[in-house]
Amino acid sequence: MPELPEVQTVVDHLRADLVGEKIIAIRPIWLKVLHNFDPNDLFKKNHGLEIKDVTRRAKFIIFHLPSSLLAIHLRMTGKLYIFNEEIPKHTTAIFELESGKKIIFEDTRKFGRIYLYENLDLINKRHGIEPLSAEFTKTWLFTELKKKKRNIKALLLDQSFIAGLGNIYTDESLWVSGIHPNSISNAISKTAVIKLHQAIQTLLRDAIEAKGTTIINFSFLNGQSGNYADQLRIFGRQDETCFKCGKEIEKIRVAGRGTYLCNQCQRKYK
DNA sequence: GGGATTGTTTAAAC
DNA sequence: CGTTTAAACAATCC
Repeated sequence: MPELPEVQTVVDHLRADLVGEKIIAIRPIWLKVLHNFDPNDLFKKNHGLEIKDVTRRAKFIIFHLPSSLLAIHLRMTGKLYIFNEEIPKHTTAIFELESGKKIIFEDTRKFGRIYLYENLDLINKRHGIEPLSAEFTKTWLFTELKKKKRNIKALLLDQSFIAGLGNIYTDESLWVSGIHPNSISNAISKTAVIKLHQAIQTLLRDAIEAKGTTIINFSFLNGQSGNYADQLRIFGRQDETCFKCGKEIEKIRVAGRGTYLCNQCQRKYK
């Protein structure tokens, strides 16, 4: 499940190899992967589209082209990497480069999509603050949580509120800050919100440093993968014991997602 | 074969 | 009526 740190890891690796390269064709293997454009139109008048930069916004990988951009969302099982041998089984699209390199979009569940946009306006409109940006301050978080009466886990997962957190880093940050996932956002104490803010930033930075979490479905660059899974403190540890208090970790359902928590360390603010 | 998984979209409920 | 929640959807694996 690629979340912000995993997407950032893919972006960092691709940028080094792809900036300055020209895309000469995009071949969809599974047709629905191209969400809103036809590569025939795109390449009709352009023989090659230079990749000016590769960046991240929310959980999108953005290829900046001369007058447009490609936004790639990995969803659950997508992988994007440079490959020049045989084509893997679950490949949904292939980008061919002028140099002969190929970028493979491999996606077993086929939820991943490629979008073509003129600019980032539409993505920006639908997505909230970047948790690693300067704008994401503890004051901002406290103010915004006060404005809403929503389930805290659902709110942290809501991409239009804060962009980039998924199930793993949400559970981790709530455990670190001692907040029960079923807490109501505006009832959480200021001290706890400050801890939450700190936890989100620290966890994301550490996970990027570790090149992401290798769990369930994520890998990048032809099989290489990150090792943040070693540092997970609550996610996936059902029936094991809490690192803080030793109590058994529970798995419940919150906001429609499997949720791991320590009932003793995480206080429910209502 | 049922459940789990993602974010967007749509519908329903508060 | 605006805000929040729930359900449906895409597809596959075990």
